[in-house]
Amino acid sequence: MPEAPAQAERFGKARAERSTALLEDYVELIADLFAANGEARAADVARRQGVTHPTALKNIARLRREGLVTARPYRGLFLTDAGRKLADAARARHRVVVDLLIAVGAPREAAEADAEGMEHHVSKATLKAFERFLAERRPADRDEAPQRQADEDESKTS
Amino acid sequence: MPEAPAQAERFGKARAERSTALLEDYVELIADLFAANGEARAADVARRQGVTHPTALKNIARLRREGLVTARPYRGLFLTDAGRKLADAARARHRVVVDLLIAVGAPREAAEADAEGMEHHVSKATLKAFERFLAERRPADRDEAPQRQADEDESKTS
DNA sequence: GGAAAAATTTAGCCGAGGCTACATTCCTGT
DNA sequence: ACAGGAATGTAGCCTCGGCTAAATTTTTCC
Ligand SMILES: [Mn+2]
Ligand SMILES: [Mn+2]
Ligand SMILES: [Mn+2]
Ligand SMILES: [Mn+2]
Repeated sequence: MPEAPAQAERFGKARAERSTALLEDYVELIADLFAANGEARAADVARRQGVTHPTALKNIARLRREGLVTARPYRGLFLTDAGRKLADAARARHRVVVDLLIAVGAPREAAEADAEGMEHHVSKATLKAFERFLAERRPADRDEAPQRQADEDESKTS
Repeated sequence: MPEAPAQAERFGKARAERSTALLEDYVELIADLFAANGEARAADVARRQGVTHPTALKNIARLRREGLVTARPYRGLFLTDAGRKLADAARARHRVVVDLLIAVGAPREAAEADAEGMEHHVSKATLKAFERFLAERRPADRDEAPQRQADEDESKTS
């Protein structure tokens, strides 16, 4: 067992990350919707999050309080500079995490699903390690070329 | 962007895992305390979680409601069969996640810290992939830092 | 044996993040 | 042009997981 203070610090870090996970997912999603549709509507956020629209609105109200999003009544959502910055960082980290999971052999769909939760707990140091690992394994490769194979059918994906 | 229903499912999975993360960490911790001290006290759980003792008590009440823990008033905590089973699985998965992070190059302390949050989002399929990856790399990887952790240490923590 | 200390439990308070029900405002199709 | 439907907003409820303060029980130690 780790020393008690070190362990408490780790648990505290995980708790803090849990509280920012929603912010990160929302700004990332809003940025994606904006890029894809030219606008980001609360109803779209709710549908893609899989929550009711009052829940999405309440969470968006929190994003506004934290200065990540602006919105005028009955209009779409807009990211502030801080929101865009956070969205870009979240999106880049998200992609690295997915790529790493696939690189070590996770099935693609499991990688996509697990990354959605894992990403929020990846520190800068670990993210750097992931990038280095990917750079070594896949030198300047871009498209899909699944050579390393672990492909098996598992309907049980949780 | 992924299809809306698929994305909603991933977010929903992450939300569900967030709600079981606390259960897993608590039973794992209680099992470790029991193994190390011969008993698990609520005060120890609180200190190692880095929360106040009423908070720990309230969460332990939830563990009891969910049939993972039993406790007699003013006495220590005991895992039920279900609790022990969950603790064993959580501990095993935790170790695999830490080992994998280190294997891909994360600094040891970052790996230990990040794993505390990440572990709860690792699906069975991904865990299997981690184990395969480690099994392939373990025999060859022998250059630094003797990592083979013996089972338990008894570092008198009270 | 009894007082002091420590551990445990109870009783609130709070914010985050879910939900339903209902009200309001836009927008679209006829 | 306007009626109906979709989107948006408000109100109120819930659980979870933090906290402090205070009461109770157990343990320790003189
Ligand atoms: Mn993401
Ligand atoms: Mn996410
Ligand atoms: Mn753990
Ligand atoms: Mn954990």
